[in-house]
Amino acid sequence: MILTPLASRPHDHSRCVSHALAEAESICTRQGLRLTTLRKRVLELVWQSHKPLGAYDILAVLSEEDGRRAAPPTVYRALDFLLENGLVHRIASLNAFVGCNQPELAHQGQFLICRQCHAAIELEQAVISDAIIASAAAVGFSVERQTVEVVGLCAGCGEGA
Amino acid sequence: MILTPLASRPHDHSRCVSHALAEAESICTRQGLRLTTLRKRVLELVWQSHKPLGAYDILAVLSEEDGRRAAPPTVYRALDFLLENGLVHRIASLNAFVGCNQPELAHQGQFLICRQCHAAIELEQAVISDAIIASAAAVGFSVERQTVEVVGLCAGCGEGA
DNA sequence: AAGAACAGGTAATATAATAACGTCTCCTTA
DNA sequence: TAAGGAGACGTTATTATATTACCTGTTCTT
Repeated sequence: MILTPLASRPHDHSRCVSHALAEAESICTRQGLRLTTLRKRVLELVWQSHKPLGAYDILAVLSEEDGRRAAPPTVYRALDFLLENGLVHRIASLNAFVGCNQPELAHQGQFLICRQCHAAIELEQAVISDAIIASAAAVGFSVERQTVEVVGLCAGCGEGA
Repeated sequence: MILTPLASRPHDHSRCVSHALAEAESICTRQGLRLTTLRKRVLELVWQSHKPLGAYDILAVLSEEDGRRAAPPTVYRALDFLLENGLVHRIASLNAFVGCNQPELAHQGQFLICRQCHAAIELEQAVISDAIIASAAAVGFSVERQTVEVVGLCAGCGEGA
């Protein structure tokens, strides 16, 4: 069975967003974290598509809607908070940020990034992280943080080819 | 059997460098590529340790030894050439560059990066890339380029802990 | 109500990478 | 061997990404 990931097929995306925001609220409440208006807004913007979004893109939106221009630290601080608490991931190879699908689970980021539609599909495959941990252990290396970023063509974009 | 990788233990590093340079010469000659003085020097600098080196670090060295200050495009063009021809890798999560151990083989970069000594140990584990390709295929995604960057403690640095 | 901790505004700066254009060298090929 | 073209690199300016430092205001605690 092939299960096309949500990110790479049409869907009611407003559901994604509201679900993500609700979950974030719940997590923050449970852990005594402050999901402020700004942080929530940044999270919402990051979630507005499944495409990774740059910090300066977020900045531009905030600036426009606020009238006054927001400054970089405003956005980076909000992103830092969201990153620390597992609500978003940073895609190093794109200098961009994307919402986390499963903020409950502590996990590493594994991403399939479509070079055509730019969607980032998050995976959570133990077979990958286990292979990494085992290969590292074989040379005496202890793993703390994994970054797996794969570029290619998603199911939707690959069809034409 | 645990085989500590070269990068994480003491060794005659000048051998690494001269071997890498000789191999680069050979590859370029064979493929009709021009390994110019500048490109060779940049490759040498990247190889001067097993730690990833930033473009601006390279720039600083070139500037100092030339007297005149080199400009960014000089370094980035050399790095682009070396990247295209598989002689160095770029570590996205560090914005830095490191010499490639096996420039012969077309391959993806898999790196173990020690957060203490900053060495980057290159892996070439089919079990990892196969797991990635299989997981991607399961959701209809075709892989073109993989980035695996793992942060942790290398054998040498982990001993104390 | 006082003090501490946290959130965020603001200006300046640091770091990484690219664009655009000119010049020189080397390699063809007639 | 001279003309032409491609490639390599210098140079200036600019863009993109991220952080530092300092200050103000809010919220939490007691």
